[in-house]
Amino acid sequence: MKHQDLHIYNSLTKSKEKFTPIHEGAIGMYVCGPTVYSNVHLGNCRTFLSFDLVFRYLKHLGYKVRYVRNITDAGHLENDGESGDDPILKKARLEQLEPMEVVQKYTVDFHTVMAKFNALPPSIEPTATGHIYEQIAIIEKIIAEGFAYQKNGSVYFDVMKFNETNNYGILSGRNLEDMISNTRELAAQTDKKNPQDFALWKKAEPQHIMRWPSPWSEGFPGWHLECTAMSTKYLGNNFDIHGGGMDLKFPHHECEIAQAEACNHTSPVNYWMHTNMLTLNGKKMSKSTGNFILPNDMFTGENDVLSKPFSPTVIKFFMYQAHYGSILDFSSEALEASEKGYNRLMDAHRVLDEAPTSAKSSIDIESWRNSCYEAMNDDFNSPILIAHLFESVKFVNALNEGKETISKKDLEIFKKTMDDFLFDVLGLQDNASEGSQDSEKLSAAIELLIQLRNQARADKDFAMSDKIRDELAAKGIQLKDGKDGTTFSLSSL
RNA sequence: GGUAUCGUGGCCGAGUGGCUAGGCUCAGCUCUGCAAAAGCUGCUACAGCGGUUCGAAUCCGCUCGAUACCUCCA
Repeated sequence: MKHQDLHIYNSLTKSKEKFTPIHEGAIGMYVCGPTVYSNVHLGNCRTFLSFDLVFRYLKHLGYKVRYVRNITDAGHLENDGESGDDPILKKARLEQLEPMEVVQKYTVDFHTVMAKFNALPPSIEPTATGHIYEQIAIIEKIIAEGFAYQKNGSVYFDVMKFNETNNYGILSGRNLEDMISNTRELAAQTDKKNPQDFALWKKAEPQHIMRWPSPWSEGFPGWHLECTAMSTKYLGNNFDIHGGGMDLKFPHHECEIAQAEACNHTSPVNYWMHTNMLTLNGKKMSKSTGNFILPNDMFTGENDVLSKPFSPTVIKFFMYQAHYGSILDFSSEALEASEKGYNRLMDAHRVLDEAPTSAKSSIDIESWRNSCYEAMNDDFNSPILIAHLFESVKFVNALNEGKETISKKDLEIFKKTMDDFLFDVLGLQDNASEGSQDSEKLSAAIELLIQLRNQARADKDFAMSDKIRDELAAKGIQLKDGKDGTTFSLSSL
């Protein structure tokens, strides 16, 4: 399944470009992972689910993909009680936790949540604290290249110097002169030559818990350095795709480019991809403002925002109905609409197996299939893909009503394409078809009630038949009278 | 203030010069003991103003509005 006409919107050039990997058939992709000092919220998840789609589709096309996504587990914790803004930090202090206990707790939470969303784990998931040595080596190289200076045990990147020979701001469309003239309040960062300079190494204050020895001081690495260290270590000095949330574009990714160019004299990344924000009430979901919702609270329904619980796969389907590059606003109404559409799609997929075949096809399955690929090849346009998948619902119904015909061979292609896109590429799950022993017993019991009700209907004992139907409905079991008999579905109420 | 993105029908959300996006809602119909479910059909919008063009939601300009970044956040 090698399709060569994939196009990706490159944030660096602000245009859609034909994707050509550095090494034919193999792709290196780096995505900035979470800072594990609190639970991942749904906005964080959107980014990782967007890149899960990218990862899955690239693999589906037959590429060998090395997907590296880091865990940021260093440098943020302080023990001084001055900042007081981070409730997790407060909690860690309150419960006398080691910083690494906090890290462990939220790393586990992150993995658990992503597994519920059926996201594939990355190929490599390196941690910042596991790569202190590599980070120090990069700082030494940047100093040797003349793009960094040390002051009082800390090391800073010299943005002005870098800008003389390179272009600082190339990614985010900023230019240094403007930034300097628009500098805000002069903070008490007296160690820096310029406010635009950023720390590569920071000397630890006495109260700072996480600290490592270095040639300059006992301290900790700068915020932006870990990604440069780990991406180049596992993917090389120049690799294919670097992704992350839009909010990391500046300064984080800008600084990554500067560090890598200062160090390796080459642009580190060919295609920059930025996913847009998930908003709640029109505002970005954000840990610091408290405007967010936690995935688990959505699954259970225990929240003030939504009318009912939603399954992880429905939430994912909802997200994929918008393009990753667009802001997506989150609401109960929009989710309910997606859930209904999702159920209709899955219902159609389930009856696809029983579709009657004919000698000839009246529908053009091949061109439908191609349009699915065209959608994904156009910058991973999942909303268009899903629109095409909904066409399959009409196909299936028309086949079952005898209005259209399909050959055995085409039906196989049809089924394969649906399975490929629904489950391999989108990574959805069919909630209803997860049969356990309990649900089989439940089915048997309900089948019996259906028989009793149909007998009552045949006897025109509608009081009895309606009682069975209504009382089951009250328990969240809905009976559906179709042409070929009665089926049922479980709703979450 | 600077940088960037965006403003699409009742709602969500694609589309970047001419061709019905799609989903949900709603209405009508089919089916049904009734209802639900399911299916079919229908509902033609692009913030405002000007410009370019045979033709603009789509390109250009201006106005208004929204969001993000410029400080840790996906």
